[in-house]
Amino acid sequence: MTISRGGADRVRRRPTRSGVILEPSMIIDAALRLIEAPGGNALTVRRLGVELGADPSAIYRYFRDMDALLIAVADRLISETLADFEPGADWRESLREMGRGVHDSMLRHPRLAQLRAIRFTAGPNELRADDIGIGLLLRAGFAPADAVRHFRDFIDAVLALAAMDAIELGPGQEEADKRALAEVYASFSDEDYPNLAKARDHLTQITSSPFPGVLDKLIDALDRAAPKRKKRSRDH
Amino acid sequence: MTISRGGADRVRRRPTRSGVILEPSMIIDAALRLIEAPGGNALTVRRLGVELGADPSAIYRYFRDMDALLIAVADRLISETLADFEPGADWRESLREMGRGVHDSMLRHPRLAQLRAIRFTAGPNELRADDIGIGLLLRAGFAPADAVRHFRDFIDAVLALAAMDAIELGPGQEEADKRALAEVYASFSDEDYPNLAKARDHLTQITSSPFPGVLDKLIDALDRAAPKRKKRSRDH
DNA sequence: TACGCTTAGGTCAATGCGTTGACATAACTA
DNA sequence: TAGTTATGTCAACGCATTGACCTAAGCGTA
Repeated sequence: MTISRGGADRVRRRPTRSGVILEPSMIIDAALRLIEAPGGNALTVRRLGVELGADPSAIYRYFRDMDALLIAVADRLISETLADFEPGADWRESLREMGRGVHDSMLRHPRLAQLRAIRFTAGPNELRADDIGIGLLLRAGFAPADAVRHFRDFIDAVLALAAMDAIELGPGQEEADKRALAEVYASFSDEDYPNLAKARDHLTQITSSPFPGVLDKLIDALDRAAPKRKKRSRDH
Repeated sequence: MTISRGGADRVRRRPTRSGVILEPSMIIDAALRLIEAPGGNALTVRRLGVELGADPSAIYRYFRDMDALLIAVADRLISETLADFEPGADWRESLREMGRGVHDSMLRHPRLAQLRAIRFTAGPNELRADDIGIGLLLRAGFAPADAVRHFRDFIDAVLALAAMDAIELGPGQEEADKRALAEVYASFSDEDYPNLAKARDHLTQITSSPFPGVLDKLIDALDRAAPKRKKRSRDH
């Protein structure tokens, strides 16, 4: 069983019952169409079958499973993230902008967010992103090994936080959680939780996204770790 | 339909076909047993039914859905995380230890990791953890509002990273990904990716966990943001 | 052109999954 | 004792995935 080796070298072009000739790219298109359909999350293998005019199981001739299909869709989206990004003069600001771009892009496609956070797409777009990010840290003065390590830390933290922000809870679930939290925070005993008591009025902010704060902290830490810019002998 | 209001106020104790009298705590126990069963991830509603000697759908009289059941199980585990934790003299070290504890606990129960990262359990254990964490930052000299905000950032980042580390890929998936990555990193063109080229020898480290590095960065940033310890007038 | 072989790839049926609505009945209440 | 209702049970839905099958596309040969 050879799978997902692209469309070019496929030779047997057998039409489905409804006459369509399948192509990997058609399946990716259809999947993206369903993902972005109004109502959201309309992508299921069965609906994909209907959308394509083929038996649902035909999809498995092209992608090992739903995961593999989603990865193919995800690689299309990384380019979207990079499209409108140009590194600027200040590496800190550029890194921040990159982080925000990734975060936004992932919120735009929650279904793919977790996948993008943990899987390597092996596509050229992912490499491009790494090249840009590591380039920024090299420019900041980090040695290559440190630049790689720090960028890995940075981008993985951004991806993980973004994936969490992107997760969609069931209808009403989020409000229910917030209400439960507000109630608990309003009613705990000062003796049992003395530290929380001191901060009681500020606990509500706990429900807002941690992303901006974490982004600040990561860049702060990198700034602190960056080699200090001073004249070195080879700069004579 | 009233659900999951604990066991005490339940009045109709009707036995299942096999004679068992159900209790919420029994269901949680059984779920935890299945989660920790050899082979892992053995928890399904249907198996839970068998384990309990009841129809699978009976579980839905006690928990709204699988998610609600998992949250109940998760609250049990937070106490496990806190059990062997005692804040020490240095707030930075204590925070680091707390982060590591959460990370370890989540890796121990991957099935529950994502849930713990995004949902509020409304249980006393979660409150306790918040109280301890915010206490550490208050001790570091942060004003209450800042302590809350910074701890939220810290703990959410730790949870998000841990959730990512905990995700289990399909069999062979992880190796396949690493191999694909190693191949791509070994063979890209120096001209297309000049920055990656400068760091070529160091790219392999990209596959190790970002958790320790991110933990360092978060604590570094907090240390930097902490009010400097100097004599203040009220300390006379 | 014709014939037969191999096999990619479309289809079908079945598995186990979470979840739900209808139903049955035992357990409490008046 | 009759009525109410909590709670167990059953059958069904749509889901992803898979193994068996079937058939036509393409190939080699004459």
